[in-house]
Amino acid sequence: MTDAPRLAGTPTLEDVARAAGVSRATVSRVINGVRNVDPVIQEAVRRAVSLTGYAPNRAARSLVTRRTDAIALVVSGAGVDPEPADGAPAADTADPESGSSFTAQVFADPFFGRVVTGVVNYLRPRGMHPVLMFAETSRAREDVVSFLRQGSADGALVVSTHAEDPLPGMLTDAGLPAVLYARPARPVRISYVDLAHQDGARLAAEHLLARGCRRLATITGPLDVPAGQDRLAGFRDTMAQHGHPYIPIAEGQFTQESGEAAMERLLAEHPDLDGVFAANDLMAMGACHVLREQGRRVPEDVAVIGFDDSSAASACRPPLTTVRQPVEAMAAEMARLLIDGLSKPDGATTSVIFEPALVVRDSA
Amino acid sequence: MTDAPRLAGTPTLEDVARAAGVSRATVSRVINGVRNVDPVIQEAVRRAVSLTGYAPNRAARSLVTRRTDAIALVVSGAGVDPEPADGAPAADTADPESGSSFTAQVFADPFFGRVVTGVVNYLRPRGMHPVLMFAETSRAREDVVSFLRQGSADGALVVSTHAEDPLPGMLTDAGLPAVLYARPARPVRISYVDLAHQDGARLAAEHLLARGCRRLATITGPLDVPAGQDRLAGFRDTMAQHGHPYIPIAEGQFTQESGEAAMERLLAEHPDLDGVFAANDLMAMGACHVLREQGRRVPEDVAVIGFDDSSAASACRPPLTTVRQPVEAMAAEMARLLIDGLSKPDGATTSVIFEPALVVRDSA
DNA sequence: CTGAAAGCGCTAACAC
DNA sequence: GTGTTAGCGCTTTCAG
Repeated sequence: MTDAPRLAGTPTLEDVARAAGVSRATVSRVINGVRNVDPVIQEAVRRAVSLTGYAPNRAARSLVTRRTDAIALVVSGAGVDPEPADGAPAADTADPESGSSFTAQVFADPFFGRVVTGVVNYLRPRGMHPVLMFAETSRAREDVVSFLRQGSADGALVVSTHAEDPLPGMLTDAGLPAVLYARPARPVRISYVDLAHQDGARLAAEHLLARGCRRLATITGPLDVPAGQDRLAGFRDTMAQHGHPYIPIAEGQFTQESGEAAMERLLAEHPDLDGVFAANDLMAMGACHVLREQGRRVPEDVAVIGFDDSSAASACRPPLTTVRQPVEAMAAEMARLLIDGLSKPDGATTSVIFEPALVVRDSA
Repeated sequence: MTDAPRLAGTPTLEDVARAAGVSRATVSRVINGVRNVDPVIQEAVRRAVSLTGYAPNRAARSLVTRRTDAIALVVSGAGVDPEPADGAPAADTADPESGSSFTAQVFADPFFGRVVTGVVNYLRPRGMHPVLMFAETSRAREDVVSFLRQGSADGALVVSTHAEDPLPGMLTDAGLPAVLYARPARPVRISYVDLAHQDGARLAAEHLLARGCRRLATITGPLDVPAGQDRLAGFRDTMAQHGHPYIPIAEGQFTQESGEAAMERLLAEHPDLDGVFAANDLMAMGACHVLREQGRRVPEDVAVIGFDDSSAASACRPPLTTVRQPVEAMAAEMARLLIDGLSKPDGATTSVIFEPALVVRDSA
């Protein structure tokens, strides 16, 4: 305390080593928990660490280990490019309202929060962290790729919200480690986790039939994405097997508004229906609203069943009967696949499919 | 192409320099846009860059610049510690359901998505990225501090959800750059952005009065946080000024469920009320549900006004009249304060207060 | 305007 | 079991 040299900035390994009377290598070993270090020295080092207030420099470590312990959590969008014509200067002053529709929309669906929860729960105990990225324009996609190429993150976890998303292909082409949430619309050699959507839709169909509904309809998700297609196929197939070869459908976009519009169309053409399967909870909520506005009771007059079991499902009135998608577990598995894959020689891809479950509440 | 040496891994500055026939320093200059480089050479370097497919290594750069271009976006919670007793091994297998209540809850409120939107809009054009962190336990808070101390991020943007949050103090004590969303419950020397909550509550009060409501009540937010206190104070003061010194209140927790419960309590004690100010939209929605269930029409029998103007406000039935909080702009400003502060000598703190605005829809 | 050289702080062989 | 040493890839004085 008397003649401790005024350290320039934050203490380094060197400072700790000096304080403990050992070499940098030894300090490094105890900090990284490498065995073969005398317990007595370990203790001395630990004391020196807390004495100096040492914190390892992540950049220096990354430089040699080639690991950052960060992963990119990217929400990827459509292929459309609402950017200004080429040559325009990069927008510097971020207009807080415009250009934000994508991110705003992403979080409007409780789905994404569940993905984050699952990912963080897996990453955190491992000392890793997610960097949030949105890839809704080609520019943004390039950013994701260069972010990873610069070694800013060890790999990417991508949740794609639209079909024809070029990002998964870009990632594999660049040889970057990545795992998707949901099978890509176009085949790409990449690992992913997904849900057995058709099984879920079957569960919904059978429940509706079992409770006595006979004039059924479905509000589908966007039909260009596998989840939308599969949920429709599963519902239709099951209905056909039970003697209902023709089922009225109205396509939605997984948003509450689109669910309302779809329900209105359905009701206009089929005023007598008594059961509706919506391909997600948000649309099911929209359907319930419209139904009530038009004087139908849910579930007495029309039964409604959703999909996902999002937080909105239990919160809304009436609480939604729905098909549960274990999003948190799927997201954690996605993280696991990525992390495990980092240590293995690249090339192999793995996919894990989860099974849905019916959750019966009040709407059907 | 004939005798190009097989490059071990990804190309480095050295490789580009060789390909362009210049020194590393020169390549570095053109890549970083430092002036004083011959245009001809610049062009040659650029060609070499794309020829080699070079991408600068972020860790190496950070090591010398002491900047990561990453910022921690942390959602901070209460001071409670639901951790196992000391000595228990760190939970390695992340249970996807448990321990997730905090993150799940965070995203249930559309508020957080708006914060992310604002932050990302500001960061992105500047080549910076947010690392998502949750600080709901003391362990998690320590992690945030060490993350920053290791230089993994240049600073922190913190959104605190509860009073008595020790994180802001920990950050300033450690001399780490940080900016808060909302004034801390206890005074801490730190920059923040906030809303003029009292003005917002006044807007709500005056609107209710103007539409003829005379038997008013309010569902408050948690009364240990400034936002909850201020919205109540603003409402009460305005009411008092207009001859309503006594206003029934019921405390909520900013969640829909708590709003429902509060509304039930209010109705039980004051069955004749004709206007309710809820301190946020989620609670206002809960109130509307309860009101309708009990046979009251909104707004004919009871007018309801919310706060925030979250996405839920316009989506719900009836669409909510509410007080708009410009969350995206506030979040962007928070990011700006942090980034600007990084280059300045530390010490100075700045706070920016935003003004709310009334948004009239159908519920009042 | 460009090149040479000195590190940034850490890990990982490799000796002892 | 511990120390020595050589870089990881980049930026940045400092000469020229």
